[in-house]
Amino acid sequence: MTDGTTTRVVLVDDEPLVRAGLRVILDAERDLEVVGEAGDGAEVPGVVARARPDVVLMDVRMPRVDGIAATRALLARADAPRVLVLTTFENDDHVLDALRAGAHGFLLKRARPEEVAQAVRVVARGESLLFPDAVRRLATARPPAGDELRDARLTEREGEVLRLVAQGLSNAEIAAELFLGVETVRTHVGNVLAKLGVRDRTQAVVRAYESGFVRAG
Amino acid sequence: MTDGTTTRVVLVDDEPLVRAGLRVILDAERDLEVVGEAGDGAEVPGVVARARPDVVLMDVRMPRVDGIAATRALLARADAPRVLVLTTFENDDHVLDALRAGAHGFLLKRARPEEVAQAVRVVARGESLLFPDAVRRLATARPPAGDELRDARLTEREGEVLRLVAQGLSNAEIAAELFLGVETVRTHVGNVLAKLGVRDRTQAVVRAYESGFVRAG
DNA sequence: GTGCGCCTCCCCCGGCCGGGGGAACCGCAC
DNA sequence: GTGCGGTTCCCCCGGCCGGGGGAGGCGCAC
Repeated sequence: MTDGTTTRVVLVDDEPLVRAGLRVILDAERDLEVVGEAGDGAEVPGVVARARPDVVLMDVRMPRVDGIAATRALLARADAPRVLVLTTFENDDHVLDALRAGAHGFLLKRARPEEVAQAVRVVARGESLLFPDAVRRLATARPPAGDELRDARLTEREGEVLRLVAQGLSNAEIAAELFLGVETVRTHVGNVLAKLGVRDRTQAVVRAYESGFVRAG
Repeated sequence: MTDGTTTRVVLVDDEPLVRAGLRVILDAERDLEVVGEAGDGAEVPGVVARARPDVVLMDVRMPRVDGIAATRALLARADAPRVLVLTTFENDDHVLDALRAGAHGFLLKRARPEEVAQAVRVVARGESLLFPDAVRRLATARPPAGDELRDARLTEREGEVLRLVAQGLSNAEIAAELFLGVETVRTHVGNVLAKLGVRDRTQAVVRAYESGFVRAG
């Protein structure tokens, strides 16, 4: 990505098995390349300095220095890579902390291989991969520390489409509703799924409700 | 259905076009037969007396005598048919009124042909086709008038499955979670969709949230 | 004992969905 | 002007899903 063709990735996780799995997944992609690993937040600065990754896949819970602290340290520097945080639960309190620390995205550990690769690409593109609720809480709770606005999130059209998806409409119905081609709706839905880090429209609906993007009642 | 092979249906709607559409849809099914029509709630008793249907498909908004009143009158008799109410909006206040009047099920007017036929079958089987929220409100608000309990709704297993569907799990994942075969999950999901009167799992999730069956946060 | 409801699993099939590409247009910013 | 993000539409494809059947087991109620 730095050179326009390959996205360089560094893996940070205290479990060697997890790192190995991620490596297999990512190296299988033509456009992705794992250029380094760290098993601890404390090792991160050194590894990143040597490997110069575009994206750091960062676990949260780690011995010694956790992912939050490591993220904060990493992003303090000028040419910092983008940080994609690995979490087990999306409602994890750490998510908010990680956001404040400047993380650019979140990925659930139960994500499927394609989702992992996709998430890395999204983040590498400079977009954020966020759960709307995290963003909203951040915005309403207290203005973000000092880092640049990670606006990203959903475009107007994408939000519109998500809203209809969250009403149970099919792509064809959404297309009719918005006077669009089904292919266009398909594209938007695909982007929404990618940005939300979910697999299918069903999960998108779940997230839409859980995030307050749409409200029950 | 009365004779074990064919379900006799009477259509009640003030719009001839709607009746015609429903007739085409239902008559296309081997096991369903439209045996009468009424364009007004006032005509219902006579038509039903002559046609002796198993199921009455009843519109709510009609001139003179509306669907609610017609339903109430119909169910006062001993050998009353089962009543499937047609509504435009699921949150319609009429839904609750119709429930109190003794309606056995609800069908959205935007339902697809297969859904219509399926809903008729469900109701004809003696099951209820309800939105969980309607049932709950009824239960919490004030005990149903005096008609027999239309318990129906979801079985324990079905509720369990719906809960997992509403977490964004695929059938395969649900199967793994519950130690079941994918086919079994498929069956349960199918039953849930039918009972909820929805088309797909996405809509089931929407209803699960809207009904409070699952709660956001 | 005979049902009936529920749960379980099976087969076939058509359709929608999601992922991989790509391409074109537009407006805005640099 | 060049670039880029957003929007729109296109093709191909594999997979999950939902609908149509059916069947067997099990427990409970009549």
